[in-house]
Amino acid sequence: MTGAPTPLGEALHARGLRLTPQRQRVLEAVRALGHGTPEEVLAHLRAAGGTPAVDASTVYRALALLEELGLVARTGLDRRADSFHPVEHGGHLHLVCDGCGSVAEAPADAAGELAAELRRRTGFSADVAHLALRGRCAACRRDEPGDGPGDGPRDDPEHHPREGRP
Amino acid sequence: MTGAPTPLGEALHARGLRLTPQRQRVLEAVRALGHGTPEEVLAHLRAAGGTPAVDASTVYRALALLEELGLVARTGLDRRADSFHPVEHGGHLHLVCDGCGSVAEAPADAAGELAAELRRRTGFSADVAHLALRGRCAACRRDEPGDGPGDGPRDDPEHHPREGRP
DNA sequence: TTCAATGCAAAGAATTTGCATACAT
DNA sequence: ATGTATGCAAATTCTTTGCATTGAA
Repeated sequence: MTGAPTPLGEALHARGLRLTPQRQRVLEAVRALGHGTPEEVLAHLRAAGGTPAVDASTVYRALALLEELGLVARTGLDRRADSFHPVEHGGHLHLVCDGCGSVAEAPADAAGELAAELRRRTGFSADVAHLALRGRCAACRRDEPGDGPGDGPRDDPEHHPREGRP
Repeated sequence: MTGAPTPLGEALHARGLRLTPQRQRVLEAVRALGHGTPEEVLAHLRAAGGTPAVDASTVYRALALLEELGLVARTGLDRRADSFHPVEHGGHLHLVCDGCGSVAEAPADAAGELAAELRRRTGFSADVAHLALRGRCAACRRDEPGDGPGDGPRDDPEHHPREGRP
């Protein structure tokens, strides 16, 4: 027993860093949420009320570190702040609806094709494993058949109480 | 002559809003930059030194309005803040390199296929006309053949002084 | 024991808002 | 004239940082 059973423990140990309960809790929170901004992670931890309590600054520091360690990925899921999600949870697209704020998922294969073509043609290697696409979900499209001013994004957050948190 | 020759003038007039020099300048700035965050737009206007001077709050308000009018689009080009760009400039992908911060462009046709498939399979209508993809450009990939800790994003902003502004 | 990590509090950066005034219509 | 838009400054919100203390190895 050398003492680094978990991926997090290993990654930290390999860098001479330390496995703290706070870092474990932050990672767990990201996994529990599926995806979330630093604030959402913090809120989740506070709501859970576990021990030890985790300070906001620690959440930010931990998320940055976890990203560096390759355990969580960062995407522009939220217009405001960055969202983090577990890498195990990768390999799919996030479909963010600008109408109701819902976040759906889709298999990544279609995007994989796009990525392959881009790399072939431009040499750019796109990170499609954690890609967020913005648009309108089916329900919102039905509600707004294309009337009104232009057909740009409307301002109406709170439509379909579906999956994901706005 | 009724008095609404430009797209901006028309859009404003149609809503009973007013065509001000500030709004014109903000739109011009976005067009001149190709794409930019509110701060970049503000900086551009200040550097240009034209008249009238535009206040930061006015830039924010104008950008939000221009987006609503469908004259500019918003994307997650910058990790920090939202980037705005002219809609006429749409129809292509933004390839944002996490290594050096460069922003290249690619034709949108490949993504159009992805969007079509998504809409077919999930009903989600993705806005691929103004899509930003994150990844590593060819130059950065060459520099970092995959050594080091995992192969997650490194922290080294300032590599290849290429196109775009980090 | 030793040095990294945390918490706390303060600093910073970015965006929003209230209100009197200026100006497009 | 009328009511919208602006500028200014204060208020908010989000994120980062310095430093003494705690705690993992």
